Amino acid sequence: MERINFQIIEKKWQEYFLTKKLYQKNASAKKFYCLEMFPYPSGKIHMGHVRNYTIGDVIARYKFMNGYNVLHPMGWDAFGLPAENAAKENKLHPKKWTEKNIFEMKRQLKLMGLSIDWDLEVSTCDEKYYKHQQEIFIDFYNKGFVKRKENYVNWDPVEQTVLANEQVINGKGWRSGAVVERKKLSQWFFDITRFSEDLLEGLNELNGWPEKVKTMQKNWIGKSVGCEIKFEIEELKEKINIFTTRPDTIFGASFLAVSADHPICNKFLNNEKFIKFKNDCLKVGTTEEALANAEKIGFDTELFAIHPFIKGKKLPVYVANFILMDYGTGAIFGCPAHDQRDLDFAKKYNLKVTEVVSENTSKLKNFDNLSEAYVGDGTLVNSEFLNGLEVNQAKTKIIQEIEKLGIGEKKITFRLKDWGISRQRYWGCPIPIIYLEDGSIAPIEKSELPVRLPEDIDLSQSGNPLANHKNWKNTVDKKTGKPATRETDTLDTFVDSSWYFLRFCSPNITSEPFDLKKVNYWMPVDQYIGGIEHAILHLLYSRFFMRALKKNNSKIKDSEPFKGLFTQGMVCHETYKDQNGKWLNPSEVKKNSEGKYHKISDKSEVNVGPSESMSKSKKNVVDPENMIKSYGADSVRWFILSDSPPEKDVQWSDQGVISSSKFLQKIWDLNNQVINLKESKRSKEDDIKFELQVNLFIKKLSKSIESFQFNVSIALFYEVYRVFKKALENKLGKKTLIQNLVKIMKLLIPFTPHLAHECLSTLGEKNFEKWPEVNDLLIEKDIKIKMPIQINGKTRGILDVKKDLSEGEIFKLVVKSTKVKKYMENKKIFRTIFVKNKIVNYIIK
RNA sequence: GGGCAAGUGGCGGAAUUGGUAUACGCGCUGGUCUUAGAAACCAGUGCCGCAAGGCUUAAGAGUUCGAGUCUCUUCUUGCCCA
Repeated sequence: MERINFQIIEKKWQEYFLTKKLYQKNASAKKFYCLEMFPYPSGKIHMGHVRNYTIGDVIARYKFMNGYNVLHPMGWDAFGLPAENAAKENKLHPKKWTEKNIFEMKRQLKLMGLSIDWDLEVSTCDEKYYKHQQEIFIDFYNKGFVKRKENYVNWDPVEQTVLANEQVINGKGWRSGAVVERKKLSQWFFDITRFSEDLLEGLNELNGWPEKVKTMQKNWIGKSVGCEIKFEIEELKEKINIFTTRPDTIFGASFLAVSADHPICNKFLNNEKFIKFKNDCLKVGTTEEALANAEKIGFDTELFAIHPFIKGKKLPVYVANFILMDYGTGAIFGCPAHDQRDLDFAKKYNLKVTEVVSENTSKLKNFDNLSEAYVGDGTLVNSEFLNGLEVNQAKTKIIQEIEKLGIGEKKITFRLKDWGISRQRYWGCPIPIIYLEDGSIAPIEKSELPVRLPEDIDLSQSGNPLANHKNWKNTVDKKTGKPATRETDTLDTFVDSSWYFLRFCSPNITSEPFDLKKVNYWMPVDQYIGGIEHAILHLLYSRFFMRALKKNNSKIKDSEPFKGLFTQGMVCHETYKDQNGKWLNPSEVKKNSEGKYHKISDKSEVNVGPSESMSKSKKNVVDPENMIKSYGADSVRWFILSDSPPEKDVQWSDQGVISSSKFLQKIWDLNNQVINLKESKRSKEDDIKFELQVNLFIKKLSKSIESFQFNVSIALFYEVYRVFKKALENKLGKKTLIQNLVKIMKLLIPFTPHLAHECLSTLGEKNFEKWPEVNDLLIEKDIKIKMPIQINGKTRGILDVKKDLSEGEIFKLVVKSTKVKKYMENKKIFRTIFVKNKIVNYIIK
């Protein structure tokens, strides 16, 4: 058998894919926007990319062959901190480093044979891109969607920079290892909270999204219905306005707690104890988790609040470290029996704990000996007019009372916070803002854009590189001609990825961020594909952007950017450690004949760990390019789709790729066998049966692609291969074989485009663009089916019968069947369940 | 602690959505070819049993003529939030 030379055919067809504008056909066709999350140019593609882009390519090619205009672009999420870190380590400018990586990764992606239109390539670090991002920023600024406010951030005192929450590991900076502090900085924010309700509502229409992701977003937005209550403070004129989601527990209140940033604290700014307390608060991180786990501490203001419903009851007012100013009103009432943080706090300061919601009213609890708060449902007790009500009834009732008394009102709050977009970094999009001498702030004139990053930059110092630059920030206000200072923060890279899908619709337009007509044609993205790790932030930010852009320009059609979303699983591999506990790369390890693993270099034993997501730190990575070199891109694509459903994690296995490449070789052999066949004549009936099987295959395959079951698609190809082998054995007519093999090869295009195109061209087929049609007539004409025969619900035999037989006709066959009839001898049938063409079940006694 | 998934051979996983459980692949066993290995090809492979047959979808109950699929309870694992 001739070995397939995949290197030659892959090169040949990759050139064809690049030169032929495959993916945009004609104006009248329906559109399909297929988008995979664009990569960060880290240097080399990894198996996660291979999986992501293979899935996307299957969809794009499938849709194209089904007559759609397909937009299938690729670009680079090219700003970000790794470039600065690399610059420090290698003395290579971030721009040079990024460009080098893009060049390299683009070369690697091309090896995969993807149907990407590279003319649409976009890179977020390109000033042709970020210029327009600055325009959008200014539009948002003018619309009031951009705010400047003071906010606590995770501050790394060694790196002198702000850290994102995910860069804080166990309260320490991920690079420096220094204990992270809370620091108040003046920062730029996008007013995403203005859209909270809308972002939540919008989820209901996203039928093409996984439920899981929608739930995560819903929880993240965190709508809660509660109420505000104004507490009078003894001997003070001012009132403290608290927010609570549990107004029903008001009779269990034993203290008030406010944030250290609450206005009432201004009284204590000269109090040394308070100053010390406030500093202690800063040592806790900003995440909810950090706040929940931190020891609850308080500062006693020695003020007392008057309980609005219990006459003569006074509640001490504390400043507490677990209350945040930017949630609710920055003040709460503490009901220790029914909130864990409040209980921890009450225990520490010996405050009274009264149960007001009971699971079992006949057996009340004594919280003196309990350390766990009860947060579940129940019946109100110790609560005067609320007694006997369930939690939800009590909430409604107490809110009515509060509103009647005029001391507060029902209030809806959201957990979602405004999106802080300032980063004290160099390698990002400059924020187009200037500070004037008189202290005012102004956006830069659009005609002055882009605000470019300076090329000469010193990244070795700590702190904000742009602020450290000797003269970059000095500028002149074009309006007044007076000196001004540039904003030296750059934008969060999530901003870059919040509109790139719009830029792809018209990547070369210079006058505007995007061509409205093109955007209204291509958007929304019909199928977006990427990792689940972006389920919340990236997707939520993009949804916000779309809404904000629409508010700015009502001619934009959509407010949801991604109609369909698919989140693929990770690529995993076993982990290996040598005798010294050092991680080993799979290429350093070999399995011996007894199934044990050893290190290739010195034959020492290797400890095999569990299979985990491929990561550089554990060295359990397999280089896609090596795999493509050894087995071919088609084999790698085939394997990555074959082994697991795409939404689940897949286990990388070298054996799996080998067997994939063996199967593709068999397809090539089959192709050659059919071509070299001498004409032979067979009965028409055999041909029809064969064609029927091929048609069923086409139908099933299309369905498996539509439902993202690519592992099933692959299984179907193995089955249809056998159908062809059988047909060859049975010496089916050459014409029939070729006609049907052409169909199979077309179906193979989305999966293994190189091999499929090569086979098609050897079969003399020139049309690579049309998905084969299913001959439903043939399927319907199919006369024979398998009918399971059950006795008392147990399958006792399967009869090959004609289609559409009646109950009576089936029964005649059953009595003749030796296998089944023995179960019915001397028995009486008192019921028959008959489902036409499906099953028959005889109930006998 | 809360929310959401999921649990099917030695392994990855199928199952027309309530109708033949274990498709397809890996692995394993035997055979053909070969000096040998590799490759290729053929056959077998859920469990018990010589067989007839019986049992089997985490465990237990329920609905149904019929349950991997629906309902309830329990256990386990994963993810997200805390």
